[in-house]
Amino acid sequence: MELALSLGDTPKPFSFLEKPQKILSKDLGFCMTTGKVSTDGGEKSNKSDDSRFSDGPIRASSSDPPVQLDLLPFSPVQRSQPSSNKLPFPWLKDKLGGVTEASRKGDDGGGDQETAAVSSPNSAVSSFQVDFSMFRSARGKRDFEQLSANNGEGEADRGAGSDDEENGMARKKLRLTKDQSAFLEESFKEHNTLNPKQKLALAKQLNLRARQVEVWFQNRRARTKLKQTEVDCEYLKRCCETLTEENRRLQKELQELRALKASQPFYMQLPATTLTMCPSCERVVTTTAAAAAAPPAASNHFSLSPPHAKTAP
DNA sequence: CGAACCCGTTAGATTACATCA
DNA sequence: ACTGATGTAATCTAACGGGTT
Repeated sequence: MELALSLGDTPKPFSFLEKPQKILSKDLGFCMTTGKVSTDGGEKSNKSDDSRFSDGPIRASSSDPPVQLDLLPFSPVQRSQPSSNKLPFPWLKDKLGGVTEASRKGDDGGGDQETAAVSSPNSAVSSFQVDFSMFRSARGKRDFEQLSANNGEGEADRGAGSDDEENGMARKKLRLTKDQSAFLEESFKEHNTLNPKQKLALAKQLNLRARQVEVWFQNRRARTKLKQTEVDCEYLKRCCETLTEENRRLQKELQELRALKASQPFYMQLPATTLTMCPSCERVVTTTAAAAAAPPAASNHFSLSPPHAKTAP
């Protein structure tokens, strides 16, 4: 597909944003450069897709490094430990109790402690142990009553493998605990898709249903994609502004040259000059007409002859 | 055909802020 | 002026259904 940039005009929407690409990289950081997006419609998971922006009409210069964005939040594990100590395969660990306790101490500061205690019980495994400190505020009490009401069936819902659905009740939304989310994040960092085995192991370890894990990963991928789209859009906007500015500058330069030609009619009677530009190295070489008459050495060279020079496609 | 995934949507939970007693 | 309770809009995100691969 092509990158639609309209200089000096209202930029058209970028079609690749309408059909976003799979965003994947091994370490799940985000990498972006501008350029042609692969038209390869295949959206197979875990496909390394770094080439999708390469070699397009707009090439980032060497001084213009790819925009990299790491949107993955630091997990409590990472915050408290060097990166080398991060969990390699979370689902292979026995339990995360120790990690969660440590993270809770380091985290959860601030005025929302009661709320946090409600939404983040003591461990991912014993999901709904209730922190009674919430009774310190009336609102906390209200929250607790609501939680208790939810918990009646919530415990059953949350339990791994207990699939008894809501008995016709409206669906309930169960917030994952911070620990569960952190654990899932860690897993997502390792693989942003799960095979059935991993899904089941993760679900079992977090005391969730496999479907919940599956949905979490789907939603997580969607969030990643959305963020990346925003970053792409922002970067292309800047690109467009830069090119518009350059276009303006070149137009001005052209006007000046035309004015010069008009004021000095003999100026252009020098031997015709050919500008030759190599698309690969983007080097412009000025040659006289005689030299230009000889065919260029490389077949992919093209010529720009003033005053009708056009910009390269 | 079934499984896995994506996408758009819904709705519950949470947060931020304003208002009032 | 300050504080806590309450209401409301905005935001986040778990969950769902349908379509696609």
